[in-house]
Amino acid sequence: MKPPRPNAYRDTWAGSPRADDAGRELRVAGWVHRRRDHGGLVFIDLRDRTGLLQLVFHPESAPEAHAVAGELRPEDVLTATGALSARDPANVNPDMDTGEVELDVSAVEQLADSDTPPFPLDEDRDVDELVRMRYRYLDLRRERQRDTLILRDRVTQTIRRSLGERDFVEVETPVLTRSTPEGARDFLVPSRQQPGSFFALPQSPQLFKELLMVAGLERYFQIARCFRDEDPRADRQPEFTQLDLEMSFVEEEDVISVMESVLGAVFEATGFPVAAPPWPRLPYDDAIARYGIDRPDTRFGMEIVDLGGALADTEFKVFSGALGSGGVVRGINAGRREVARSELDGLTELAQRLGAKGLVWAFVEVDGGWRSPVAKFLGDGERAAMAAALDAQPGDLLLAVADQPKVAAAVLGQLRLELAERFSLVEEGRHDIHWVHDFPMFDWNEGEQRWDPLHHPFTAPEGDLDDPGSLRSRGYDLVLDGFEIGGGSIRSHRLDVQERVFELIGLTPEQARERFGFFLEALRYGAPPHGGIAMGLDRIVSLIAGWRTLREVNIRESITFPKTATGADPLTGAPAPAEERQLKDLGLKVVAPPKAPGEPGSE
RNA sequence: GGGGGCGUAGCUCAGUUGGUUAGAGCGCCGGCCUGUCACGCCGGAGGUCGCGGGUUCGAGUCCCGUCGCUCCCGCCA
Repeated sequence: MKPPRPNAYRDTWAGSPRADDAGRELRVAGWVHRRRDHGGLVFIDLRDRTGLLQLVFHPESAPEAHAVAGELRPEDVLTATGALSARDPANVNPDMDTGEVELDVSAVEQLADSDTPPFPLDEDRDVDELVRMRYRYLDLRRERQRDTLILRDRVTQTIRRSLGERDFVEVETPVLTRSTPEGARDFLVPSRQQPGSFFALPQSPQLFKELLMVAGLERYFQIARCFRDEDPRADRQPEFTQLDLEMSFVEEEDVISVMESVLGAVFEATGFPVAAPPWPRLPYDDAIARYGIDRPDTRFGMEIVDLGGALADTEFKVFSGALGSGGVVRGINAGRREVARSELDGLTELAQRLGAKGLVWAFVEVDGGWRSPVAKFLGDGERAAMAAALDAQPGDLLLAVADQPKVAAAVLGQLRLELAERFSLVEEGRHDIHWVHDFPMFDWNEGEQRWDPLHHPFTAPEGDLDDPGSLRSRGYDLVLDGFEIGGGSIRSHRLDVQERVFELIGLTPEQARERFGFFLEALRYGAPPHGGIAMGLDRIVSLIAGWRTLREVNIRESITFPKTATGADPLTGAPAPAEERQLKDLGLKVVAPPKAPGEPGSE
């Protein structure tokens, strides 16, 4: 950081003095991080955003300052003036950036007094999240939390610079708007001027950015707040931020190339160790076949293998039954693992919870025989063929599922992740990023008897519009370490195609017009071919900052003032009941009275 | 909406089979201490065991309800 403009409070950042600065007269300001009072000498570690500096108070040379120092407590605010001195070599603290120097304070002024903080700010230890959120302004004084916000700024600055260089225009779109088509529940805002009508907060700026393409803006981006009224998770908050962009007259390659440049620059600027672009691409069908999931973690092997060929003539009913009814038999080689019977039962339960009828397990023995409940139902040749397909060595644990393709993929995909977690298969510090593309356009929804879009309904389809099941979409997702960090597509810019898609997902023309009429109308006025992408900014920042476990990203850590798992903000107390007068203005009547904490029977 | 875990001092946690006065570390307060840097030493204060009810001679501990936090499913790209 550049030095601050000298004023009555400071002329130097606490974290900046070095041995070269010894002898300079300096003034610093900040918070008492820690105090070490020897009765005679007093040491105070002064903290500001840039770091820590040791202040020394001598009773003889500066008795007044020394007296003040004796009264200072953690988190008090002060300004101090003194001479910077090089520490005696024996007193150098190699763990501190400023550990070779200290400030011999000649004058100090206490600027504010602090209550004792409700949790320690001087160490990186776990504190109940409710307490941290309630005192988030104190939580953010902690180094790792503060650095996460600074990292976030670094990420957004890099994005803005990078997109600016590529002629993108940053545009704001409305927050008070209509329901958008992402499928989640909307947050509603009642209208006072039109009682009984409601704004919806946007789940994404999707339609607005497409309108900007119709408007001829060519290249748009926005770092946009989005809202979804669904139950939060570690990686889901009711409000979150997307890097949203859209381009005209482009194909998939154009959008992918821009995103690779921008994110590549972000990773470089933040020192995140992932390969430089271009990034590998994985067709959706391959992802499902090999990893059982559309956002595979490719940092470890254990790929799923189809065993249908090895079992073509099997008489084992579990396998032949599945193969004979449109199903598959697939397996993974879990490797040479010590797995107790009880653990195998646990894995079987996991498989069943995911919809499988069961899980076949087998340990390969030295003579090629199997220790497995199903060994006796399989011929020597079948076992050998399965082992060969799975590249099995003696000692390996093989797991197989016989079921419909979707179930087999889902089960083996989750088992793969479960085993990776259990046996720490991912190397520390290893990261992998890749695109997943060539998605099916629709997924048949048996319950509702309609096609559901895998992306959103504005994604352009490819193929025969009269054969929805065969349609591919022009969408693409970006996957980092098994987490989806973004997704986008080339859009439908032709009205007839868009209307046909609405029809396929079960919207009547009337419903389509009612909800998206303004958008469909815009497509009548010369909409250019266009496409774009939206990236989950909170997720990206959290992943770079390392706020994660193998299976989950905690985006709360990269959000300045996050909400709890019940969607509340413990700091401000939001949401809160409205005043009677406000409700009257809005023409609203609250039917369910708000819950009174601790009061039984109040629902 | 459903299921699991948790809730004991300001913080992090222990608390046996239901038993008499509920503990530890850190923090806080006071005293001592001139080279510490997680300073050290001595002393002290601090508890509605989330809340309500029940069982019991007796409940932090068992039961029911409820509130809150959290994770998972549903939901959600």
